[in-house]
Amino acid sequence: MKAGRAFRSNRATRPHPVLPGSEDMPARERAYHDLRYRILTGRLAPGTTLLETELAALLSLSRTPVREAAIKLAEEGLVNIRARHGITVCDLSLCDVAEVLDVFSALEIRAVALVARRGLSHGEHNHLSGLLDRMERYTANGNIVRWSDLDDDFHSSMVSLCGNARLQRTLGEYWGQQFRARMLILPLRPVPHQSDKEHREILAAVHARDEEAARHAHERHRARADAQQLALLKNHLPPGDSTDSQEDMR
Amino acid sequence: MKAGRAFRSNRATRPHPVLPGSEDMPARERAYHDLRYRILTGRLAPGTTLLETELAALLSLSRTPVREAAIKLAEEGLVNIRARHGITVCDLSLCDVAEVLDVFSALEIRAVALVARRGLSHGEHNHLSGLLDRMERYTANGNIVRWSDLDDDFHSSMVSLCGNARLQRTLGEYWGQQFRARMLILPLRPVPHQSDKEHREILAAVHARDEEAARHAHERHRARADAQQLALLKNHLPPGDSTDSQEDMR
DNA sequence: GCCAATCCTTATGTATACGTTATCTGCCTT
DNA sequence: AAGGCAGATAACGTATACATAAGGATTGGC
Repeated sequence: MKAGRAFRSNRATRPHPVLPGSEDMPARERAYHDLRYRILTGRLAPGTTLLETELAALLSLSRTPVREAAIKLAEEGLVNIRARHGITVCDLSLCDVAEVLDVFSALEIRAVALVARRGLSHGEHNHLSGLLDRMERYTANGNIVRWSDLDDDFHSSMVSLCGNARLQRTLGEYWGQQFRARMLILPLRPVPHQSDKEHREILAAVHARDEEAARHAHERHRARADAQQLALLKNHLPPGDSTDSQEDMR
Repeated sequence: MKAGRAFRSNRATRPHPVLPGSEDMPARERAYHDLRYRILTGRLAPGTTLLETELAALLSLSRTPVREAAIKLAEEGLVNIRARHGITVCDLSLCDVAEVLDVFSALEIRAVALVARRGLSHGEHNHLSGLLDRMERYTANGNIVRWSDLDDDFHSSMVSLCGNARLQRTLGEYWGQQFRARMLILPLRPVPHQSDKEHREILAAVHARDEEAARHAHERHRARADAQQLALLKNHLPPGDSTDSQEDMR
């Protein structure tokens, strides 16, 4: 069924932490990926405001594809479009991150439950288990940056096996916002012994096809990890009463 | 069809089962709402294919706003855009509905848990309780159509109290697809005594601010109701291996 | 008679032009 | 001096024009 390709299709949930190389895609997608990349890597800092015309000039395109890209980024919560005031890169408030994590975790928990229901092939289990091996080595070395990369890979790989394309797609839409928050606290993160332990529990439950156990394991993992992340952010972010999300407000 | 305007911001989760009256909104939004309305009410039947130009003519607009509306509808899973082949109204396969319900219920369960955490004001509880009263009367009368309207109202009203704007927004994006499935099985639906009972349990748990109980009550409700819905649809829909969703496939 | 290649048609993607409206500024009035 | 109104500027929303490429059809060759 799903043997070979299986993972790797993290693209669905993990759309471009790096820019693949400005391939030959339609201009609208180039604009979208380019801007997204610049925002996620901080090269377009939160608060930066640009007009459609300026963005178009920046990307050497006309307003039409840039506009469509901006709309998509706004729907993902990365920028805020205010008519006649330009397109502003959202700065994440604590409140925003809490909202994002709430949605993200609810969906991810469901995804893990689905994977448990469907079961893992031998290769899939090996891949995930291998990721955890490497993460544990990084934990031992105290290399949080590399660990974090693999953590994301583990979560994304798991989700990519859930078999629900819509679920993957929506998780992908939230991935960017979650990624930004994750990057912010990266240097503050304690050594993730507890996460390593929880990941093993999750994988074991999924491998055993115990849907209930998998759901609970992942639920606990996300609840704890999200709470920790919010606690770390609390000292480094404005509380923000749902900052410049996108809707109304004026 | 839709009775008494509900009360307030159901708009977030319940975007336009009826057309508000072609208000003076930007053309792009008019196009979006108009097309969405036509699809949800079946006036644009599944399988219908129109070119951008034809849609533009249909709505007396130029291609630009129609195109943006079509993209948004495609992201919601209501139409499928195939370059040079036109914009096709998706027909829901059983597989699609299963995916939608999976995402929808995961999010709704989380929303109900949030409402339980935050608690209900006196007025809010009264409103929800009043809805259940009226639903139970319709159940007694066997008026499934009216009951279904209020059921939607109950779920949407509950969600609108969760306090997480992103959660509401994403639920709203899935609402259309879920609505179409709901309409399909409306005439097949048995008298919903069980749902009425479960709704009372959910409201009681939320009112008692018992987050765990609320989550479990809603989880059971959705699991049972979704399974029933899928069972009813099974005889009336093609199984469909993820029909014309939108990605790849050419 | 069937298959393939080329040409034509046309839908889309992108660029640009145009009109409307909002914001900002400056001046006038109170 | 302060506030309001009016006018100008320009950004956005929409319309349209243009170029590219894909699909289909027709014709010719095997």
